[in-house]
Amino acid sequence: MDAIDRTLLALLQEDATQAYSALGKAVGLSAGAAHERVRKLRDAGVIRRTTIDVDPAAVGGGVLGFVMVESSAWMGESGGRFAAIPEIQEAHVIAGSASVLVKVRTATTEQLQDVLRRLYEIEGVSGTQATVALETFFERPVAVNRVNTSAT
Amino acid sequence: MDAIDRTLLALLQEDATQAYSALGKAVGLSAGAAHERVRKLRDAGVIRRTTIDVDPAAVGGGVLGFVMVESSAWMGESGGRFAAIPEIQEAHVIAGSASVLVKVRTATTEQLQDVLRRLYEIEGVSGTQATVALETFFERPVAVNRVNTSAT
DNA sequence: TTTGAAATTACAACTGT
DNA sequence: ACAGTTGTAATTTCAAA
Repeated sequence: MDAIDRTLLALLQEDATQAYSALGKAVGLSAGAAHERVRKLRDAGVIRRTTIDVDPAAVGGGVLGFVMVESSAWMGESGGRFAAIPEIQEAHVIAGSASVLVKVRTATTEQLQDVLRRLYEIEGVSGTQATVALETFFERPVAVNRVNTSAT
Repeated sequence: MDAIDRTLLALLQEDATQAYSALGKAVGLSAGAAHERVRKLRDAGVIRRTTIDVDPAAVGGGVLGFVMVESSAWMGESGGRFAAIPEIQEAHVIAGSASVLVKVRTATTEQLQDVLRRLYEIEGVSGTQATVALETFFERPVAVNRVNTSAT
Protein backbone atom coordinates (compact mmCIF):
# COMPACT_ATOMS: atom_id res chain seq x y z
CA MET A 1 0.00 0.00 0.00
CA ASP A 2 2.18 2.84 -1.21
CA ALA A 3 1.39 6.15 -2.86
CA ILE A 4 0.95 4.53 -6.27
CA ASP A 5 -1.63 2.11 -4.90
CA ARG A 6 -3.57 4.96 -3.37
CA THR A 7 -3.48 6.86 -6.66
CA LEU A 8 -4.77 3.80 -8.45
CA LEU A 9 -7.60 3.50 -5.92
CA ALA A 10 -8.52 7.15 -6.40
CA LEU A 11 -8.50 6.81 -10.19
CA LEU A 12 -10.66 3.70 -10.05
CA GLN A 13 -13.08 5.37 -7.66
CA GLU A 14 -13.54 8.09 -10.27
CA ASP A 15 -13.92 5.72 -13.19
CA ALA A 16 -13.56 1.98 -12.92
CA THR A 17 -14.18 1.46 -16.63
CA GLN A 18 -10.90 2.92 -17.80
CA ALA A 19 -8.33 0.58 -19.28
CA TYR A 20 -5.24 -0.58 -17.40
CA SER A 21 -3.13 1.12 -20.04
CA ALA A 22 -4.64 4.48 -19.02
CA LEU A 23 -4.19 3.69 -15.34
CA GLY A 24 -0.59 2.69 -15.94
CA LYS A 25 0.15 5.86 -17.85
CA ALA A 26 -1.33 7.96 -15.05
CA VAL A 27 0.98 6.47 -12.44
CA GLY A 28 4.04 5.95 -14.65
CA LEU A 29 3.73 2.18 -14.96
CA SER A 30 3.07 -0.30 -17.73
CA ALA A 31 -0.43 -1.61 -18.20
CA GLY A 32 0.64 -5.01 -16.95
CA ALA A 33 2.18 -3.63 -13.78
CA ALA A 34 -0.91 -1.54 -13.05
CA HIS A 35 -3.05 -4.58 -13.65
CA GLU A 36 -0.98 -6.63 -11.22
CA ARG A 37 -1.23 -3.97 -8.52
CA VAL A 38 -4.98 -3.74 -8.87
CA ARG A 39 -5.28 -7.53 -8.76
CA LYS A 40 -3.36 -7.58 -5.48
CA LEU A 41 -5.53 -4.81 -4.03
CA ARG A 42 -8.54 -6.94 -4.92
CA ASP A 43 -7.05 -10.07 -3.38
CA ALA A 44 -6.13 -8.18 -0.21
CA GLY A 45 -9.73 -7.01 0.11
CA VAL A 46 -8.83 -3.34 -0.16
CA ILE A 47 -11.01 -3.25 -3.28
CA ARG A 48 -14.15 -5.03 -2.20
CA ARG A 49 -15.91 -4.93 -5.54
CA THR A 50 -16.55 -3.01 -8.71
CA THR A 51 -20.00 -1.51 -8.74
CA ILE A 52 -22.17 1.20 -10.27
CA ASP A 53 -23.36 4.37 -8.63
CA VAL A 54 -27.11 4.63 -9.22
CA ASP A 55 -29.00 7.92 -8.94
CA PRO A 56 -31.34 7.28 -6.00
CA ALA A 57 -34.02 9.64 -7.29
CA ALA A 58 -34.30 7.62 -10.49
CA VAL A 59 -35.18 4.42 -8.65
CA GLY A 60 -37.69 5.70 -6.15
CA GLY A 61 -35.28 6.92 -3.50
CA GLY A 62 -35.67 10.66 -3.79
CA VAL A 63 -36.42 11.18 -0.10
CA LEU A 64 -33.45 10.72 2.21
CA GLY A 65 -33.93 10.30 5.93
CA PHE A 66 -31.83 9.44 8.93
CA VAL A 67 -33.43 7.65 11.85
CA MET A 68 -32.05 7.37 15.34
CA VAL A 69 -33.47 4.14 16.72
CA GLU A 70 -33.74 3.90 20.49
CA SER A 71 -33.89 0.50 22.08
CA SER A 72 -34.64 -1.10 25.38
CA ALA A 73 -32.49 -4.14 24.74
CA TRP A 74 -29.19 -5.26 23.28
CA MET A 75 -29.34 -4.68 19.53
CA GLY A 76 -26.06 -6.28 18.57
CA GLU A 77 -27.68 -9.31 16.97
CA SER A 78 -30.46 -7.45 15.17
CA GLY A 79 -28.60 -6.56 12.00
CA GLY A 80 -30.65 -8.96 9.95
CA ARG A 81 -33.89 -7.35 11.04
CA PHE A 82 -32.73 -4.01 9.71
CA ALA A 83 -31.34 -5.54 6.53
CA ALA A 84 -34.77 -7.04 5.83
CA ILE A 85 -36.10 -3.54 5.18
CA PRO A 86 -34.88 -2.75 1.66
CA GLU A 87 -35.34 1.00 2.03
CA ILE A 88 -32.61 1.01 4.69
CA GLN A 89 -29.30 1.68 3.00
CA GLU A 90 -27.11 1.69 6.09
CA ALA A 91 -27.46 0.64 9.71
CA HIS A 92 -24.86 1.32 12.41
CA VAL A 93 -24.76 0.54 16.10
CA ILE A 94 -23.80 3.78 17.77
CA ALA A 95 -22.63 5.02 21.11
CA GLY A 96 -24.87 7.48 22.87
CA SER A 97 -28.53 7.72 23.75
CA ALA A 98 -29.89 6.07 20.63
CA SER A 99 -28.78 2.56 19.78
CA VAL A 100 -28.86 2.32 16.01
CA LEU A 101 -28.56 4.93 13.30
CA VAL A 102 -30.11 4.06 9.96
CA LYS A 103 -30.03 5.80 6.61
CA VAL A 104 -33.25 5.42 4.66
CA ARG A 105 -34.21 6.19 1.06
CA THR A 106 -37.83 6.26 -0.06
CA ALA A 107 -39.82 7.80 -2.85
CA THR A 108 -42.12 9.75 -0.56
CA THR A 109 -42.34 10.88 3.04
CA GLU A 110 -45.33 8.56 3.44
CA GLN A 111 -43.08 5.64 2.62
CA LEU A 112 -40.53 6.95 5.09
CA GLN A 113 -43.22 6.86 7.73
CA ASP A 114 -43.99 3.29 6.77
CA VAL A 115 -40.35 2.40 7.33
CA LEU A 116 -40.67 3.82 10.85
CA ARG A 117 -43.66 1.58 11.39
CA ARG A 118 -41.63 -1.45 10.32
CA LEU A 119 -38.76 -0.38 12.57
CA TYR A 120 -41.11 -0.51 15.55
CA GLU A 121 -41.85 -4.13 14.68
CA ILE A 122 -38.26 -5.05 15.50
CA GLU A 123 -37.92 -6.48 19.00
CA GLY A 124 -36.30 -4.10 21.43
CA VAL A 125 -37.05 -0.94 19.47
CA SER A 126 -38.59 1.54 21.86
CA GLY A 127 -38.47 4.75 19.90
CA THR A 128 -37.38 6.51 16.72
CA GLN A 129 -36.25 9.99 15.90
CA ALA A 130 -36.37 10.71 12.20
CA THR A 131 -34.74 13.54 10.29
CA VAL A 132 -35.30 14.35 6.64
CA ALA A 133 -32.49 15.65 4.46
CA LEU A 134 -33.47 18.86 2.71
CA GLU A 135 -30.43 18.88 0.47
CA THR A 136 -27.42 16.66 0.01
CA PHE A 137 -24.22 18.69 -0.31
CA PHE A 138 -22.27 15.65 -1.45
CA GLU A 139 -21.81 11.93 -1.08
CA ARG A 140 -18.46 10.59 -2.17
CA PRO A 141 -16.20 7.56 -1.85
CA VAL A 142 -13.87 7.16 1.09
CA ALA A 143 -10.80 9.37 0.82
CA VAL A 144 -7.73 7.31 -0.01
CA ASN A 145 -5.09 10.02 0.01
CA ARG A 146 -4.35 10.17 3.67
CA VAL A 147 -1.59 9.01 5.99
CA ASN A 148 -2.11 5.32 6.36
CA THR A 149 -2.28 3.71 9.79
CA SER A 150 -3.25 0.10 9.29
CA ALA A 151 -3.14 -2.35 6.38
CA THR A 152 -0.50 -3.88 4.16
CA MET B 1 -37.11 2.02 -16.92
CA ASP B 2 -38.84 -1.33 -16.83
CA ALA B 3 -38.26 -4.47 -14.79
CA ILE B 4 -35.38 -5.57 -17.02
CA ASP B 5 -33.57 -2.28 -16.51
CA ARG B 6 -33.91 -2.61 -12.76
CA THR B 7 -32.57 -6.14 -12.88
CA LEU B 8 -29.60 -4.94 -14.90
CA LEU B 9 -28.95 -2.21 -12.33
CA ALA B 10 -29.09 -4.73 -9.49
CA LEU B 11 -26.71 -7.09 -11.29
CA LEU B 12 -24.26 -4.29 -12.02
CA GLN B 13 -24.42 -3.08 -8.42
CA GLU B 14 -23.34 -6.56 -7.38
CA ASP B 15 -20.59 -6.86 -9.95
CA ALA B 16 -19.89 -4.27 -12.61
CA THR B 17 -17.05 -6.29 -14.11
CA GLN B 18 -19.22 -9.00 -15.61
CA ALA B 19 -19.52 -9.19 -19.37
CA TYR B 20 -22.56 -7.99 -21.28
CA SER B 21 -23.04 -11.54 -22.50
CA ALA B 22 -23.55 -12.67 -18.89
CA LEU B 23 -25.86 -9.73 -18.18
CA GLY B 24 -27.85 -10.52 -21.30
CA LYS B 25 -28.20 -14.15 -20.39
CA ALA B 26 -29.43 -13.22 -16.90
CA VAL B 27 -32.27 -11.11 -18.27
CA GLY B 28 -33.02 -13.16 -21.38
CA LEU B 29 -31.50 -10.74 -23.89
CA SER B 30 -28.57 -10.76 -26.27
CA ALA B 31 -25.29 -9.17 -25.25
CA GLY B 32 -25.86 -6.35 -27.71
CA ALA B 33 -29.31 -5.55 -26.34
CA ALA B 34 -28.05 -5.58 -22.76
CA HIS B 35 -25.23 -3.29 -23.82
CA GLU B 36 -27.64 -0.89 -25.44
CA ARG B 37 -29.88 -0.75 -22.37
CA VAL B 38 -26.95 -0.09 -20.07
CA ARG B 39 -25.70 2.63 -22.41
CA LYS B 40 -29.07 4.34 -22.25
CA LEU B 41 -29.17 4.08 -18.46
CA ARG B 42 -25.79 5.78 -18.44
CA ASP B 43 -26.89 8.52 -20.83
CA ALA B 44 -30.04 9.13 -18.80
CA GLY B 45 -27.92 9.59 -15.68
CA VAL B 46 -29.51 6.67 -13.85
CA ILE B 47 -26.05 5.10 -13.75
CA ARG B 48 -23.84 7.94 -12.59
CA ARG B 49 -20.57 6.08 -12.85
CA THR B 50 -18.76 2.81 -12.48
CA THR B 51 -16.61 2.80 -9.37
CA ILE B 52 -14.85 0.57 -6.86
CA ASP B 53 -15.88 -0.09 -3.30
CA VAL B 54 -12.83 0.46 -1.09
CA ASP B 55 -12.56 -1.01 2.41
CA PRO B 56 -12.42 2.12 4.60
CA ALA B 57 -10.34 0.44 7.29
CA ALA B 58 -7.60 -0.30 4.75
CA VAL B 59 -7.13 3.37 3.87
CA GLY B 60 -7.17 4.95 7.28
CA GLY B 61 -10.90 5.22 7.76
CA GLY B 62 -11.53 2.64 10.43
CA VAL B 63 -13.34 5.02 12.76
CA LEU B 64 -16.79 6.04 11.59
CA GLY B 65 -18.55 9.00 13.12
CA PHE B 66 -21.69 11.01 12.50
CA VAL B 67 -21.72 14.67 13.45
CA MET B 68 -24.77 16.86 13.84
CA VAL B 69 -23.60 20.36 13.07
CA GLU B 70 -25.59 23.19 14.60
CA SER B 71 -25.45 26.59 13.03
CA SER B 72 -26.41 30.14 13.74
CA ALA B 73 -26.73 31.10 10.10
CA TRP B 74 -27.97 29.88 6.74
CA MET B 75 -25.77 26.97 5.70
CA GLY B 76 -27.18 26.41 2.23
CA GLU B 77 -24.12 27.81 0.48
CA SER B 78 -21.52 26.18 2.68
CA GLY B 79 -21.27 22.86 0.87
CA GLY B 80 -17.79 23.65 -0.39
CA ARG B 81 -16.51 24.28 3.12
CA PHE B 82 -17.53 20.80 4.16
CA ALA B 83 -16.21 19.23 0.98
CA ALA B 84 -12.81 20.76 1.74
CA ILE B 85 -12.46 18.37 4.66
CA PRO B 86 -11.47 15.07 3.03
CA GLU B 87 -12.45 12.96 6.02
CA ILE B 88 -16.07 13.97 5.47
CA GLN B 89 -17.71 11.40 3.26
CA GLU B 90 -21.19 12.87 3.20
CA ALA B 91 -22.82 16.15 4.17
CA HIS B 92 -26.57 16.78 4.18
CA VAL B 93 -28.63 19.79 5.10
CA ILE B 94 -31.31 18.49 7.43
CA ALA B 95 -34.55 19.63 8.94
CA GLY B 96 -34.65 19.86 12.70
CA SER B 97 -32.54 21.34 15.41
CA ALA B 98 -29.16 20.71 13.82
CA SER B 99 -28.45 22.15 10.38
CA VAL B 100 -26.05 19.75 8.74
CA LEU B 101 -25.42 16.06 9.24
CA VAL B 102 -22.01 14.81 8.22
CA LYS B 103 -20.55 11.33 7.98
CA VAL B 104 -16.88 11.18 8.86
CA ARG B 105 -14.22 8.50 8.50
CA THR B 106 -10.88 8.74 10.26
CA ALA B 107 -8.16 6.38 11.37
CA THR B 108 -8.41 7.32 15.03
CA THR B 109 -10.74 9.10 17.41
CA GLU B 110 -8.08 11.80 17.80
CA GLN B 111 -8.40 12.52 14.10
CA LEU B 112 -12.16 12.60 14.50
CA GLN B 113 -11.73 15.25 17.13
CA ASP B 114 -9.53 17.20 14.75
CA VAL B 115 -12.31 17.12 12.18
CA LEU B 116 -14.62 18.66 14.77
CA ARG B 117 -12.06 21.42 15.25
CA ARG B 118 -12.04 22.12 11.53
CA LEU B 119 -15.85 22.10 11.45
CA TYR B 120 -15.86 24.91 14.00
CA GLU B 121 -13.74 26.95 11.61
CA ILE B 122 -16.63 27.07 9.16
CA GLU B 123 -18.56 30.32 9.41
CA GLY B 124 -21.92 29.92 11.07
CA VAL B 125 -21.11 26.70 12.87
CA SER B 126 -22.13 27.13 16.48
CA GLY B 127 -21.98 23.59 17.80
CA THR B 128 -21.39 19.94 17.04
CA GLN B 129 -22.76 16.73 18.40
CA ALA B 130 -20.65 13.73 17.45
CA THR B 131 -21.54 10.05 17.62
CA VAL B 132 -19.17 7.18 17.02
CA ALA B 133 -20.31 3.99 15.31
CA LEU B 134 -19.45 0.94 17.39
CA GLU B 135 -20.37 -1.49 14.66
CA THR B 136 -21.69 -1.22 11.13
CA PHE B 137 -24.47 -3.71 10.46
CA PHE B 138 -24.34 -3.04 6.73
CA GLU B 139 -23.81 -0.43 4.06
CA ARG B 140 -25.25 -1.26 0.67
CA PRO B 141 -26.24 0.32 -2.63
CA VAL B 142 -29.63 1.92 -3.12
CA ALA B 143 -32.38 -0.64 -3.60
CA VAL B 144 -33.56 -0.68 -7.19
CA ASN B 145 -36.33 -3.24 -6.97
CA ARG B 146 -39.12 -1.02 -5.84
CA VAL B 147 -42.20 0.57 -7.37
CA ASN B 148 -40.92 3.45 -9.41
CA THR B 149 -42.34 6.92 -8.94
CA SER B 150 -40.27 9.29 -11.02
CA ALA B 151 -37.93 8.83 -14.01
CA THR B 152 -38.30 7.78 -17.62
C1' DT C 1 8.29 -5.20 -18.95
C1' DT C 2 6.89 -7.04 -23.11
C1' DT C 3 4.39 -10.24 -25.84
C1' DG C 4 0.48 -12.67 -27.77
C1' DA C 5 -3.69 -15.33 -27.54
C1' DA C 6 -8.46 -15.22 -25.78
C1' DA C 7 -12.19 -12.59 -24.49
C1' DT C 8 -14.89 -8.57 -24.51
C1' DT C 9 -16.63 -4.38 -25.99
C1' DA C 10 -18.36 -1.26 -29.33
C1' DC C 11 -20.45 -0.64 -33.54
C1' DA C 12 -22.29 -2.02 -37.55
C1' DA C 13 -26.25 -3.57 -40.77
C1' DC C 14 -30.31 -6.17 -40.55
C1' DT C 15 -34.91 -8.03 -38.86
C1' DG C 16 -39.20 -8.11 -36.86
C1' DT C 17 -42.87 -5.77 -34.29
C1' DA D 1 -39.82 4.28 -35.37
C1' DC D 2 -38.13 1.15 -31.93
C1' DA D 3 -35.95 -2.56 -29.65
C1' DG D 4 -33.54 -6.76 -30.37
C1' DT D 5 -30.38 -10.04 -33.02
C1' DT D 6 -26.41 -11.32 -35.28
C1' DG D 7 -21.87 -10.52 -37.04
C1' DT D 8 -17.41 -8.11 -37.04
C1' DA D 9 -13.45 -5.05 -36.04
C1' DA D 10 -10.90 -2.81 -32.48
C1' DT D 11 -9.68 -2.96 -27.58
C1' DT D 12 -8.67 -4.91 -23.63
C1' DT D 13 -7.60 -8.38 -20.45
C1' DC D 14 -4.59 -11.67 -18.61
C1' DA D 15 -1.21 -15.19 -18.32
C1' DA D 16 3.40 -16.49 -19.64
C1' DA D 17 8.06 -15.66 -21.20
